[in-house]
Amino acid sequence: MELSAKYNPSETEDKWYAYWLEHKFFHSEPDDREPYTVVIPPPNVTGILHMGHVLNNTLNDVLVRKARMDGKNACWVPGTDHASIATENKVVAKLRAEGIEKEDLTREEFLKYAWEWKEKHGGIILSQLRKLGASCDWDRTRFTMDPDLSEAVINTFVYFYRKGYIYRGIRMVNWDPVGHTAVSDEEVIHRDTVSKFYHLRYFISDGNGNPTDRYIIIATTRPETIMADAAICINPEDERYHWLKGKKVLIPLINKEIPVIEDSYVEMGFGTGCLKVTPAHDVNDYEIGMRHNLPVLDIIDDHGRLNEKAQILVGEDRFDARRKIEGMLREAGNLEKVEDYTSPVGYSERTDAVIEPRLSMQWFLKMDALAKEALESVESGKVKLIPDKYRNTYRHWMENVKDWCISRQLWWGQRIPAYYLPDGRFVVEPTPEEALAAARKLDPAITSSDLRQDEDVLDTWFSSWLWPISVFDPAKPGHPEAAPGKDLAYYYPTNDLVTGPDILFFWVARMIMAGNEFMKDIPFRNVYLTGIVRDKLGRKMSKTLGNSPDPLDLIGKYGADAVRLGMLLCSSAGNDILYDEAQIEQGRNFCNKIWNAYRLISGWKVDGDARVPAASGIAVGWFRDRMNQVVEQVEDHFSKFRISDALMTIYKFFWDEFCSWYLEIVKPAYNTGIDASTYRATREFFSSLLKMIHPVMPFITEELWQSMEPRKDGETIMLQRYPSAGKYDSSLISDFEIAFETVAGVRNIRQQKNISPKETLVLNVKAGFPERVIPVISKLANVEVSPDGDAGKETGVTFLVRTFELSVPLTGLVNVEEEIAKLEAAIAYQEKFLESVRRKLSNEKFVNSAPEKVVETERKKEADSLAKIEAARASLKALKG
RNA sequence: GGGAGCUUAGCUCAGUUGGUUCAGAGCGUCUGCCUUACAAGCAGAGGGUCGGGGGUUCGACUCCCUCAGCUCCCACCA
Repeated sequence: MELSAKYNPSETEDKWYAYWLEHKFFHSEPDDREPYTVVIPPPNVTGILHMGHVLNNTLNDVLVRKARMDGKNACWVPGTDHASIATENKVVAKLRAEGIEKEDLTREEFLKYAWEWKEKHGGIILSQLRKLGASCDWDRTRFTMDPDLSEAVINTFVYFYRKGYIYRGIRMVNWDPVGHTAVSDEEVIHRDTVSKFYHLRYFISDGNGNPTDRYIIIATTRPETIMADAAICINPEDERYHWLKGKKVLIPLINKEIPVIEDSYVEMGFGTGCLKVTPAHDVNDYEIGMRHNLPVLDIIDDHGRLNEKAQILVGEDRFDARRKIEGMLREAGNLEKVEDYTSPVGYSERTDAVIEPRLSMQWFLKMDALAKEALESVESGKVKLIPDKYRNTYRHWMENVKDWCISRQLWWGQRIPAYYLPDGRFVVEPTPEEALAAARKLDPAITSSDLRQDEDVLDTWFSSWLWPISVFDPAKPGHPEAAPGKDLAYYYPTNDLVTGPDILFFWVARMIMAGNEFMKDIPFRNVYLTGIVRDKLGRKMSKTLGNSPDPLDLIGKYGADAVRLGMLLCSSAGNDILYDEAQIEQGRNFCNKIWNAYRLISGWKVDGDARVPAASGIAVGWFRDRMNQVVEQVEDHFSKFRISDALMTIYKFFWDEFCSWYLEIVKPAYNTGIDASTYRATREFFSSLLKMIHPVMPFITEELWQSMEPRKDGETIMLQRYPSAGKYDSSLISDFEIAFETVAGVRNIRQQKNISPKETLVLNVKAGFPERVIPVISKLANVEVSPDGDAGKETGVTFLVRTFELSVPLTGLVNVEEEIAKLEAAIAYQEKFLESVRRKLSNEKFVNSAPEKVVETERKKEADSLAKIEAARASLKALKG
């Protein structure tokens, strides 16, 4: 079979993915094996794959494939999230481009468009995940707005309502004027923003609504809201303003009279010490207003425009209004000065619009009890966060959590199951029928047409927090008392969750709450928090910067395995990933390395008569031992979620030890056959290595595993058992390290003296040198080893491996002066080292207080050092003749 | 404003209860090689006062204090 010199991923990837699907290798059903369960963090249904997804899903896939090869019943449930605000925005924008305004549509018409959009774009990201090799159980694909999952959401709402955790009320909420909806506190991003600080003159009223000559100065960043001012507030302790007490002032431009009130909230040192109180448009002002019974005047509408209550600038956007009112105030003589000012401003996470604090009627879920329990789940270690530094963050949030605003003024999502009677009373029931029955208990005359369902939908996270439960049994949420379905009973709790720290509170914490509430159990045992993928300059990936590569382009260019390896190489948990295409090149190069190792092995012809060369015989033993040791290390890394360490361990083992050492030792001479025993062992090693690599690089390993020998249809490396660690002989491994250092020493001499590798040299070793590795050294370094030989030593180049002194006789090529200088330097170094070791050993406190083992190693250091000095002196003596 | 974390080789990062010759890895760099699997490769080599200062200890990259720089999270100072 002729193989190209380079691996071509495009020829294999689709083929094997189709094969895996065809044989349903990803599909899981409950059985008597131990389950290993993962639910995907559902990407937005309309989203497309970005590098963050690649990282996250690669990690997930590695864990799932590893568990599957460990013999567990691995189940990875995929799906998508309806992402109400993001999706609705996209649909609105698309309709607008077609000349259709959302306002002109009925709810039903709009939802029809939205579903059409979802059907058209909904599958894209999931098909992209297939290209990456994700071994999801596609038969279990779920969408958070599947009918039964939506039912689960409604049942959950009803459950918490009946429990008394859900309430409705007018509260100051974060209003997104672009999305036209309230958003939760968690969806508000605070960013320092440059704005202006306007110092305004409010004239004192004469009591009849006319201005006097006196005025006070109020500093504000939001002059467009002055029309909604309800009072001016000073600190009662502030002597500068005692004269103001009981006075009234006039709002500029509209001359409305408002009182001066006192509240200790006002900081005397900030601004001018005078605060304008605008209860409708500022959270703090609202609270002050409540304390002082101030009227609330809302002058900004859903779109962020001034309404008629503002009297002036009606219909203007709040930012236009701000600009215009500045001129008006100046003209009217009310503007003292304007300063540049930087302050934190809240932005909508989804639309990036500046959040408008706004009073509105919303639904809330009480969080204190849920949060307390969810905190306990993490504090007790039942749920482990990796890395665990996030425990602090988690605790802080859970201890300061506020009630969750769960209603959204959108149409795309689960509609709140509250039904209003004409008199304003309402009932909360899972279905319209039950609502009607309940309503009739309040008023027997009610008919179904009298009932009006709440217009709002629920926050998307109110559905995704049920995800680990609802994907297995949608009937369970809202019914903690019900027996879990078969799948739920088997797969829950899930094992690991891989996600970004940005949704630790949005999603992770709330899943823990839902799990505790409905399952009386945590939803997952380990949460692996990835970093954010940035470019190599440390900048976030963004469309505008153009630094965000399309993962599918990369897969096309380098292959999915290369992309996967490249992403994992630099991904320790919790650290941001600085993405560099060079890492993916490294992945591609590794693919080629594996490919070419296979090319070598597959080209070997077995010679049935050939004896096992001494070097091969010992090398097979060594490699088997090393494999056991490496598997042990890899398992340790996996158990600690040190995925990139596990990967690097395997990478080096394959490249350095298998290819550079082992294969070079057992490789038969040109045009000769290999003995059967070594051949068999080598193929076995290669097969084991493929299995070790498979979770990270599924495609190439399947391709080669299948090529190694004829396989039956339905066989796959995916379901082979991961190599397990056996016993190993550390002394053999150690002897090989000595051998390799010796080989490197000889090669170094060749390089320095410009001696061809083809020229056989003599290597003198002394008694005590591990004899069993001498054949290996002979072959790799092309030397004739002379045990205990002194021949030609006086003209040799010496070097040291551990405590063994070695020399290569090189008549005529040795610079005696140089060798002497080298040896003298080595002696000087060792003497200094010896001195420091002896200083330690002669220190009574050290000998007394350090553990025996540490003292022991110091003694060994002393002995080793002495031996080295002795050896070097002997050489020196020989050289000097 | 509050909290958390980071600073180790040119770059990205390990360093797991303070103690093995422990100062590491990958990539990059330099040198020599198209050697019969692989130049996307092979062989060899160089490279760091572990951010600065102080302290605890027989012993500090590791623990404590302090200074400097960076990052993230939370937060209503108009």
